[in-house]
Amino acid sequence: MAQDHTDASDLKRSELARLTGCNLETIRYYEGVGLMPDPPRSPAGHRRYGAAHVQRLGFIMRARELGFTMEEIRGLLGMVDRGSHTCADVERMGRRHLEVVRAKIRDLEAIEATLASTIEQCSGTSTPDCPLLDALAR
Amino acid sequence: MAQDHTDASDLKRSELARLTGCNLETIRYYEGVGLMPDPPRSPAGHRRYGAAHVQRLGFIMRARELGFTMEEIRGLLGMVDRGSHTCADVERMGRRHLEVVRAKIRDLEAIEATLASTIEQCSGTSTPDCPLLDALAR
DNA sequence: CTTGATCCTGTAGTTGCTACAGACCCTATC
DNA sequence: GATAGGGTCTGTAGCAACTACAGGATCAAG
Repeated sequence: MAQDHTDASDLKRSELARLTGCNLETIRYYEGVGLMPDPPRSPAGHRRYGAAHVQRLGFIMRARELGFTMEEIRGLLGMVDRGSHTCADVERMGRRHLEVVRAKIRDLEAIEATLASTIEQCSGTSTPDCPLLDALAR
Repeated sequence: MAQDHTDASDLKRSELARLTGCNLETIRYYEGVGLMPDPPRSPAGHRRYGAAHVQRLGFIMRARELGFTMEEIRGLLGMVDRGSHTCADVERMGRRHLEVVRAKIRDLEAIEATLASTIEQCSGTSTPDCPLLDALAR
């Protein structure tokens, strides 16, 4: 039975992109920075991807969606690739990243509070006097 | 009475930087992108800043602290410079930006929830099996 | 007058992509 | 077999918002 394109073998770059939802150029970029391996090539030099690439790209994309930096993802993938990881290792990285996320939320919430309470005092009229501008000009 | 450096007149770039807490190079950068005006120069070509520059740089820095983009700040400063702003205009920009901030908070909170609940399931032991890794590899 | 600090300019690096130009290649149709 | 249109290849430039450096000029103190 001949394989078709639903089982993710022998994909072109555009097909990998469509299958994963990743931008076409981003795939090449991940290759360049070493997150994705150099794929095998067709005789003419065109990239050919298989199921392992789909899986790895999915991993990267989900990690990015969770806000992990490329450096962190490089670390995670490196551990997995070397088979040297433990749950404790991964958890440690996860917790460190979680703290970064929480710090960002705190920063944004402080901004939100300041902004909201300042805007609250705006008259919304055509006067040039503006509490928000005053706060910025202080 | 001779003026001294506490009243923010005739400042060198490094003094403006120290006074405002802004990075030295960033001042030049703001000048280059047109947020700060080209300051007068000493005979030898060294920048000389006055109170107006301190005020304007402070404005920019506070706006950046509130997460306004350079484009938004350019807009705010442009309105103020032209004297063409109204409180309603500024409020509209503020509310638009507030929505962006709130959207970022929502995104980060979604990430935080996923991350926290996944990490919660980690054993923290030296097994290679890891719920976080499983979630990423799916 | 010399020394060291500061200033000047232009440019390159950062993160994480995205988009283009110009050359090549693949497939279908006539 | 020629050709038209797509897709693919490479290298490179651009985005935001800085930050940092190199190599030279200038200033301020001793």
